[in-house]
Amino acid sequence: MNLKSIRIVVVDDHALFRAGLISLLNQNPELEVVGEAGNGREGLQVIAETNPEVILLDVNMPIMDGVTTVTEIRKISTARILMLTISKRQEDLIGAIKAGADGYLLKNSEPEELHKNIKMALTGKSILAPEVTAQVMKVVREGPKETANDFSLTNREMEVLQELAQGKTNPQIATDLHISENTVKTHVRKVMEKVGVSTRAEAVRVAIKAKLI
Amino acid sequence: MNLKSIRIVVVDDHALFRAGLISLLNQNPELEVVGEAGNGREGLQVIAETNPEVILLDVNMPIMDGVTTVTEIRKISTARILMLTISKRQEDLIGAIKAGADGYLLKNSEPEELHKNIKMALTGKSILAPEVTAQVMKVVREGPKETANDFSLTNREMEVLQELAQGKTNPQIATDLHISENTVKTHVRKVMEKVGVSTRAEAVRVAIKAKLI
DNA sequence: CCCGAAATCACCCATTTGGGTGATCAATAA
DNA sequence: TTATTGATCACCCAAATGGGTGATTTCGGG
Repeated sequence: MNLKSIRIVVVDDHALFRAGLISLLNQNPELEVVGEAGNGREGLQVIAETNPEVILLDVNMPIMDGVTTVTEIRKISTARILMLTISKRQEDLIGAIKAGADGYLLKNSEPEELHKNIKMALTGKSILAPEVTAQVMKVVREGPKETANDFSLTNREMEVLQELAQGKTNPQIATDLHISENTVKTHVRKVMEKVGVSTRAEAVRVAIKAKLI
Repeated sequence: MNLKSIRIVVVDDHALFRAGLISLLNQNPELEVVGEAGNGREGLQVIAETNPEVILLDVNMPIMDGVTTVTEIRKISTARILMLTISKRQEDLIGAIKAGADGYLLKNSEPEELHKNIKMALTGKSILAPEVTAQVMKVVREGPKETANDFSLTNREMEVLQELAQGKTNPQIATDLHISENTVKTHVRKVMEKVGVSTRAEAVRVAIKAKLI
């Protein structure tokens, strides 16, 4: 309970990794894990209760994924958010940065490296694992790089596309979204128009390939 | 250095996970981590040198993967081998068992669970994470069971499914395959029946998700 | 206060799809 | 030889789909 120790919350859906990580962090007297959670939703709760200075956040989690969680955390906390993940996917990386993460570390980091980075984060620095630095620079170099997943669909149209991608029929979608089949047809037509296809099967293909699902 | 402690070697390519796990294991006086490695090749070396009683082995590793490593370990050691992985893939699971692993645990296990299982392994029991038990039983029930992604589609039906997955319509497929639309419809119907769906959009989803494309 | 975007729903119509039945032909297995 | 299977095609029919037009409501910004 060192008054000067850094208060940390760990959010990761792998119980064993989380437990191991916490054990490791607590070995360092300068660090103090004050909360943990297995998904983003829980994490928000824990963060609201414990008000930590640093948050270690996994990207791939059930219920609420890491990137979404970052967005939500930013609404209630000014803590330093460090992503800690195995994912090197550009969308995860860029998504996390855009959402407001202060760092992106890989789970194969050395423990000393992690300790050092947590302390550095508190000084206001942003942290990037060496393995992903190149990707970030590339994005900076080549401009915004439209995420390909932008067909400027409205929220509702995205929802409809989600359903479409599951192979649902119009009547099913109508039931799921609590709207009439006529409305579904309207949405589906607009989606296909915007996405540039003329059959729902094509729409499914595009949606899945563009990872809009 | 308790003489009665269980000697363990940890082989996992994630340095942080490995360090965390070792930290966690060493908190238990009954356990003693005597060696670690970041891949199967190193692991064999370490195991030959330390002659542990239990080996915790990741499945997904560079240089030499977990399943191959199990096969090699079995040539030089009678230690209990517990796979410790995030993979629930049937091929990994069955492969490890066939290679001679004594257990298959998931990384989201609770720490106490892991401790308990390590001790149980030494008593000669085989360990299966509850999440994968059903898969093992299924294989036992249904025999060897090849390639999982097999809907026993005929060659022609596969070709039709390929087209389907591109979002093509029946007339388009007919043109592409130089057959009549009626024939296409017959094939499509059989494909959907075998795959277990009732719309072509669903078939697209299944085809892509099962990587049949 | 008015405008436009988003979301909702209706009606129409031609085409496509899903599903059932039946038939021919060639290659293969029993 | 006979039976089976794969591939081919035809006809029928009900349901779903795609495409067009038009209308209402709500909501936020100018």
